[in-house]
Amino acid sequence: MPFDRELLKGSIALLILKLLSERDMYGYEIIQESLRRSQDAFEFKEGTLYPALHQLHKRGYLHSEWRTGKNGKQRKYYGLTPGGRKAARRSEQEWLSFTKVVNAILAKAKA
Amino acid sequence: MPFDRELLKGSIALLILKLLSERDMYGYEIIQESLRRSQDAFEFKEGTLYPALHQLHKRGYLHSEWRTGKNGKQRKYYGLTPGGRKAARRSEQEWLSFTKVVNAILAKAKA
DNA sequence: CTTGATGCATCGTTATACGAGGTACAAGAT
DNA sequence: ATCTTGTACCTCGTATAACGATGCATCAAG
Repeated sequence: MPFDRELLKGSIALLILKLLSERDMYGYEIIQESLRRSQDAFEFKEGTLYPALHQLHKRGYLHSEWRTGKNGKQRKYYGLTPGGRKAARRSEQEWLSFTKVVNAILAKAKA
Repeated sequence: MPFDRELLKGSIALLILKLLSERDMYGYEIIQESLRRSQDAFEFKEGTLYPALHQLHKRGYLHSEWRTGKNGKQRKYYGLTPGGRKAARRSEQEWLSFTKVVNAILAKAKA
């Protein structure tokens, strides 16, 4: 049972940035990692992830590099630029205050 | 400083449903209440709220009724139908698991 | 030798947030 | 008297975005 589509919006960039703040990753790996860490609850769709990566790259938040795996496989690794690191912090902060505000409204709505 | 537009998506319906689960309200009142409870951090835009209300109404989650205020002013009050009540619970549950998953991914990304 | 997983990518559809614009009335200020 | 401000409703167009579908290539396993 996937989440309401709409809830995902805005969190995509946040998750990409935060995952890459841990280590460089390639696209497919990001999808797998999200699945693993969320126990299959959160699946990035390829049609969502790749355009998002390109957009973040274009904004200067990511650098990319083709690396060749042991089996000669080409993988495009992404990592954070200094600007990307800042964006990651900003994005997390925004997420935190946003959820705080929503929860504040929800809490009082229970009365 | 408004939130990232995208973060709001999906939370609109949730907030409307939960606010109305407390008491009947009219559109403008929902905007004011959200501002008040979030200390002006969360402002529903009219161009967002009214279409959203109409949509929830069309889905059968809300009933609406014109009521006349003391000064002869017409206000359109919205309230939850039984289906709306269910939707409110569903929506809150979804929000909770969604934030849980995102926070889980974020937490491990700090390592 | 064919299926499934890995790994990249793009395009068209669909949904939606919201700025801008519009109507109307009341109260208070100039 | 007029003008602004706040209340209160609404709609339309634009921009953005998620993602299903689709495509291509390689490799391992059945």
